[in-house]
Amino acid sequence: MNIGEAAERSGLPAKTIRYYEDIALVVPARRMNGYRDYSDADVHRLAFIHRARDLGFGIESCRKLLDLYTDRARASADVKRVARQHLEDIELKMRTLEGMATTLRHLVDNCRGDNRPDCPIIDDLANAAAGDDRTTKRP
Amino acid sequence: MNIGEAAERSGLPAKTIRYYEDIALVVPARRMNGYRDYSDADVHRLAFIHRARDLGFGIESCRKLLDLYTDRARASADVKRVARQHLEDIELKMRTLEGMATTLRHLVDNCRGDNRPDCPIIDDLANAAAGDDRTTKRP
DNA sequence: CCTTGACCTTCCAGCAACTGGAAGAGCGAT
DNA sequence: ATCGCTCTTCCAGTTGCTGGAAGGTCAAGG
Repeated sequence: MNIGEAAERSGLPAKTIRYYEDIALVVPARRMNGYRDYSDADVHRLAFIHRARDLGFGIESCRKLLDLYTDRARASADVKRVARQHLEDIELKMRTLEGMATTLRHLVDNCRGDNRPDCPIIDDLANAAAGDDRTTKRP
Repeated sequence: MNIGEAAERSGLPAKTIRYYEDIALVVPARRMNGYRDYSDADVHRLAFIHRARDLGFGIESCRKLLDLYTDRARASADVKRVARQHLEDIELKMRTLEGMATTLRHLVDNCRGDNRPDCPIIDDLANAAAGDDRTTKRP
């Protein structure tokens, strides 16, 4: 099938599917006229990647998972390792964001938000120059 | 002062400080020899940005905040709007990550992680092709 | 006076994962 | 033959830096 139908069936934009070919994730056959020709198996792989991306896996993890998916002799331990590592990454990101959100909520709650200039948010940012030690760290 | 000292005092890498000049965030004076010459005020602005970045503000928000910081006639409402919008963005990201984490935790907990091939994680990804409706959405 | 080494300069490339757009074929229907 | 849609390739841009190459500057030591 053409890329348009593969896009519809996998739920991915055609642009993205072409990109996945560029990086050798899913490489379809070609017709005589140069058009890409996707098999059902290709679409399956695309949908697999789509789901993995929705779960936040990076492209290289998707590649790894796709390899494991294809490998009938895989060990589930290998899959689990990839997933657990990713879960840890996500949890770290969440903690980072949580720290930012806590600080921001505090600052926003204490800002009057009227037409006067004094503002605890600006003060916080400005006083960082003084070498204050605050909470949030970047990812 | 030279960029090295500005880097030390602001806590930002020299590379980053040069980049901030490229995008016209903090533009220092120049000496006769072509070296950048940072004033205390420049360093203050750099530290301000450093803190804002740590709180997750994007570069354009930093620019806006810096403008407001400089503007003695600012309305704290303007600052608050920027901060609240950013807070909402962060909260949205957190909800997205939370959804991913919940699914992943469930899958990881149910995977034996031994040397056999059957694995609920792979199954989940593979069955996405069947048009299952699952929870997590991408950011 | 010359060299060494630490600094400074510019520019170019690359990361992740696409996304948009331009220019040009192919294809089915009218 | 022409319309309109899909397909092709390639190039550029997004975000916020980071690394590296090639070369200039400067203070100190021999």
